[in-house]
Amino acid sequence: MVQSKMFGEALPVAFYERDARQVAAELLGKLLCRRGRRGLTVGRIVETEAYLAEGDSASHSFRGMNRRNASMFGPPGRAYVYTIHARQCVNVVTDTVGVASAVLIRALEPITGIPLMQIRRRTKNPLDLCRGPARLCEALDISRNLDGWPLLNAQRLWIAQETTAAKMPVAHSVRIGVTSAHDQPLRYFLPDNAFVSGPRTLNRFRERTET
DNA sequence: CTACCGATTGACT
DNA sequence: GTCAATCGGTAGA
Repeated sequence: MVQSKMFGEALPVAFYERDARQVAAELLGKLLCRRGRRGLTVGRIVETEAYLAEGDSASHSFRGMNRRNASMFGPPGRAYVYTIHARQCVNVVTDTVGVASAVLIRALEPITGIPLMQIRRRTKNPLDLCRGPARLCEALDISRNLDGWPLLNAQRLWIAQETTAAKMPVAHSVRIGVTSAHDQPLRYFLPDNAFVSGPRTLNRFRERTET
């Protein structure tokens, strides 16, 4: 297919069958791809957060399975889409079945289908299209319909390697917006990237690792 | 059934 | 920087 050649194959399930923290760090720089009736939209992942199965009171899985979070308990390599404040946010499910961990995608750098994103978001400013977990879902038309959707084929929703993938620095900080478990640096982002969300203070004082 | 609240956003000072 | 609108989902009566 033309599109899968342009953006590479969908990442294999083995990519997701690991600790959420490792997946969160390595998702940076990958391409989140969404094809719908109105066209193709693609963004480069620049910010993620890990939500763990054990000892993480900020995770939706912390109090067990329910109808909303069931995807977190299912197989890895699928989407977990949830609703909050009348908006949607997308995660990728990680680790193995029953280990209810996931990685929230918090921001993208718009790559493909920017005019369509501008229509969906009702703004032209590139910085406002995909900066924030609910904004990127609106730009890519990701809704609860896609909850549980497998990301393993280049069909509706998938993640691909960048064709020119290079080593890049990864910064981390505490997670944004959570009201508990503020002790672990489970947020990962590309430093100095304008499309990263969050307050400047979090993005300025950071630890770095190379990936 | 109702009450509450949040892994947010956009408008505003 | 601050703050209120937002409404689906969950919990509890």
